[in-house]
Amino acid sequence: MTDLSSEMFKVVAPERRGTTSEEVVIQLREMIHRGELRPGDRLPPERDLAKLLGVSRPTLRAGIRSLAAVGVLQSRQGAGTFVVQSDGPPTLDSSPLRLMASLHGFTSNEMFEARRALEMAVAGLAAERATGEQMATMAEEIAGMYASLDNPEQYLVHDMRFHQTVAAASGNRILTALMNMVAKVLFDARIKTVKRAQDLKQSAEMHRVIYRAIREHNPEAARIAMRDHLVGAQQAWELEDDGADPLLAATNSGNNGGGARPTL
Amino acid sequence: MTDLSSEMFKVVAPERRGTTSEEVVIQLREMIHRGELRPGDRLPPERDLAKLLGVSRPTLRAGIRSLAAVGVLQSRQGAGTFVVQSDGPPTLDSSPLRLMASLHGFTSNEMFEARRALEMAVAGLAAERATGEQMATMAEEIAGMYASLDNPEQYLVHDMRFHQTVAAASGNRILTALMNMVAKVLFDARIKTVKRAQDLKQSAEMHRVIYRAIREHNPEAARIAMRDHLVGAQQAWELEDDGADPLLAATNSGNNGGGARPTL
DNA sequence: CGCCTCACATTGGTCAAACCTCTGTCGCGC
DNA sequence: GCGCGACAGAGGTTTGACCAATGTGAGGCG
Repeated sequence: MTDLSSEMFKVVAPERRGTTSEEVVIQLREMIHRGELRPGDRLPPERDLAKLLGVSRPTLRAGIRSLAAVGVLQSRQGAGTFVVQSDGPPTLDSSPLRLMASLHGFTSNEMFEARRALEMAVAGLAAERATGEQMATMAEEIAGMYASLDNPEQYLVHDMRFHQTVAAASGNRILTALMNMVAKVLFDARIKTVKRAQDLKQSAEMHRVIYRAIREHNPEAARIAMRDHLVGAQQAWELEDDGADPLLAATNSGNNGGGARPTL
Repeated sequence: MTDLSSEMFKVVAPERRGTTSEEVVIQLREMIHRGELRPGDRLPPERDLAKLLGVSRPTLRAGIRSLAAVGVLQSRQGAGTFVVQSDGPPTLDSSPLRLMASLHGFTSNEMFEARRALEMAVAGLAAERATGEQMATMAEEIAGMYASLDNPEQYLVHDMRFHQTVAAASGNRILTALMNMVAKVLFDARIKTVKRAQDLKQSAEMHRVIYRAIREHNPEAARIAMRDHLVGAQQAWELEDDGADPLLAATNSGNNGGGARPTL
């Protein structure tokens, strides 16, 4: 029934002739692939670019918006449209993952398992490649954890930064981006329950174990330590949580007119 | 700066929370998170929905387009706008990854390493959880590989499907989606050079090793076998390639004006 | 009676023109 | 020299209209 070709090419691929705005997206993508647009660059004004590409401004805007939605472009009213310039490592937007989680009913266990796989991989690589400076940063974040054992929210910040440092030390920006993508979903869910967190001291200890394994350039030990840490983190999170699955109740803003808070 | 009077008068008016179209995106996301929109559902007509949300149609379209860009919605002219209904496992669009690769100059080695990490993880999980049916599918794909040793392009299809089956057998849809995301970038790059492929027989043998490890429920052996296979695949790919980095020259035109085989 | 075909209503896609708000800069005045 | 305000330029939004693809149902033909 499923013949060979249908499965593979069934990407988001348009039909014989994509829409005009799809064409715009392709044009802009090509410009990026060809290197004509580099991070930080500013695109021509919409009115000019529309004329340049031979489309109307709304159509061009539709294309720009598509690329902005995936985090490649960023428009600032009154300033212009820019190719995203990330100071740190490149990032992938986590909202698609969050939406997929809602649409297909991902469990938090599934999400944790994915994170575990990614973090174990980066931990192993980090043990092989971490520079002295990166290890110093890890140590500082661990110190920050110990210093904020009585402040769960601040602890969580150090926690997250430690993991990001480990990821950076892996030297693989793709794995780093994927890990951050998954971790951010869990982070956003946990920041609401972390006030009830217990055993932060134990968590900090486990980070030290990870750190030591990386410092000793022992990939396998780093993987094991990271696994144990994340298993513990998942258990802690499940204790904090009251049963409802926060993955399904991400960012809630009051419906129209309400005074919603952008961030906590 | 903090002018209180304006604070009082902002009712439903656009707040500093972002642009109006972003508000639309948030509203639609909320509807998905709350479960009001399920995969396959059809959204109300744009004109109605625009009135419902209290925005103009172009603004609504901008929001819809943002969600369509991340693969959550899909619009079909004359039919309507639908929440994406994926038959198989959920998928994440790989174009953001491709764009990131171009923007930040990802090397193919980095991409292969990421794939290796993901595939090793899913192979290990698959060895623990694969069902009989899934293992049967794997065996069939391997048979397909042997049957197409003289047809590199067809071989590649079986190759990819084997890996997808392994991913499905891992039981983790998030890891599966991430793996496909990375694999697709490499796949699109390789399909151009695969005509020169050598040692397909050896590649098929390595797939059999992976299969046997999974069949014997030996996670560690599956991980090792997958690693060896992908290391070999990377070496083969580097031999096929003439030096230029195809990651930077990814094309997305599905048309087969050149030498692409529609039936493949 | 059943199937096929064509026309029409519905829906998304595109375009045009206009106005608003925000940003950055340049020049005037102190 | 410094600061503030006016101005031009940028993206954001709206209205209104028309085009193109789709889906469906009514009518005719076999």
